[in-house]
Amino acid sequence: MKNEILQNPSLEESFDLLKRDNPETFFHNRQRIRARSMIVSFGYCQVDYEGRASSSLDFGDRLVILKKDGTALIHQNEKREPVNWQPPGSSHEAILKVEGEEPTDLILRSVRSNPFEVLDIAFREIHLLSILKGEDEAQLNLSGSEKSMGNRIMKQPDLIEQGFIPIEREKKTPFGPVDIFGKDYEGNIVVVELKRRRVGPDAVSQLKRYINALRKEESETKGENFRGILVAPSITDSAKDLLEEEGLEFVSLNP
Amino acid sequence: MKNEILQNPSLEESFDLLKRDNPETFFHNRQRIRARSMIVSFGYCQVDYEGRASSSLDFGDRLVILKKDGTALIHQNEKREPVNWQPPGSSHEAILKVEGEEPTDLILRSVRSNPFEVLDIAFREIHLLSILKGEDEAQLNLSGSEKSMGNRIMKQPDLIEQGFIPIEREKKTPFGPVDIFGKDYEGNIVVVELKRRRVGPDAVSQLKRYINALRKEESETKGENFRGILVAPSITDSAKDLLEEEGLEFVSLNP
DNA sequence: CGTTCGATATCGCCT
DNA sequence: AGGCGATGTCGAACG
Repeated sequence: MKNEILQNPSLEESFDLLKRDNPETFFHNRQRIRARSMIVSFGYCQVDYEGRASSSLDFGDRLVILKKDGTALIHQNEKREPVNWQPPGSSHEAILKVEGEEPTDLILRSVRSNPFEVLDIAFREIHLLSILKGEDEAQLNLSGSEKSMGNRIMKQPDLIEQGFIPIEREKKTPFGPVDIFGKDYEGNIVVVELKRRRVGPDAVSQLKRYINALRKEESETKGENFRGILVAPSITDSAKDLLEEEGLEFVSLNP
Repeated sequence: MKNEILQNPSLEESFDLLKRDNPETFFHNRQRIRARSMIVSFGYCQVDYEGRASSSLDFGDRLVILKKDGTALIHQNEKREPVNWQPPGSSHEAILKVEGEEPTDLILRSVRSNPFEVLDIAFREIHLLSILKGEDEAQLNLSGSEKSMGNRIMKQPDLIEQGFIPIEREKKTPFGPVDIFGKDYEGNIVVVELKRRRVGPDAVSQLKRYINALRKEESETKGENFRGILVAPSITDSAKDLLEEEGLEFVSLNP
């Protein structure tokens, strides 16, 4: 249960550490990797991905992370997103390429089975290799999402308008659940779509789809009137135009 | 230009390393951080985020990455996504909290100015602290995206249908650019929307919005006929229903 | 499994 | 800076 940290190890030393940390060896130069917690490496490498799309990344120094759930991440020194990755459930192995007597590359290979995709990270030099074995049972506690907007409206329906009566949360339609389904003070059916941030035309289309689906479902029995209300902090101009064209309404509400 | 790597440093040693690596000190116990390439740390910490939403994460061992562009990432031992983060452009500092004589916490604070959001990472123990200074000029070369589908169709228009004539790529509408705008063998106007993966109802709505916008723009001058074609590897059932209702068409094409 | 949609989405392009 | 759409989007909830 001790972390292993190597500074500027040779490719062979790196391979041996990965080998020592895991009993299942494929061949003398191929080693399955199962991280206990995380394996973190920083080194000079080249990256190739082949799958639904394909990509290549020329040599450079970057950070590679292998997680215990099979996630693989490659981070350059900018941006929030990994330049290449493999999602959870992938399997990892290390391959030591030898030319004559000398190891030339240490390849970390990550394979995803469905869809079949392969990620190859070929190291020429390794500046840092660490096998980290910490404990982490904690789970994130998040508030301020769309769900909490809905909770607030259910508790205080006149945030939408005076006399609004919510009936059903997440009411099912063929195109997905309506956020809040209710009636206004006159008895008209009201479909509410919530967004936690400024909305564009896509949200208007989404609301329209729900209304059309419900209208088709219910209007055959009774001749009800339908209103659609988009609830968000703000709305773009083009979305406002579309909204008015479609006879829908907007209510401003912060998350 | 040498990497600095500490294994199981004290909070004070960690703070001193960060201090040594950067000349601008705010106070004796507050230190601005500007990573040359990346700062990578693994330790026992608690995380709080307050901004558009807010979150808290109880103590556990996790990986923290600070990048030179101001990105901050916190990774647990599962999933592709960071549990907390700050996007590029944020500013980082280290704060050593002292109770009596003893340091109790090393806080890495990341602040984003617009919108104003603060991320606090409070370390109790540090298992690994590394200041990494590699070089990476390489850029990702990706193929197989939506753009390449468009290129293929422009070169070989009958992938859409016999006699299709593309006229304009990315033609502007008030709701965004139409992927391919053209005519069929009868002279009807054709609006093509490309998707590199299986499409749902949102793509149908998107295509319909474009057609409506173009129809409004052009039909006043001439009485043209409009066709909308969704091009993707496949389509979901509900999207197919919606598509037929709207009088639109589907062509299957792999990316 | 597939479908659908939210996200502290991020990112890039264009106006 | 804001609008808009793509992403190898990811992730969760539900059928």
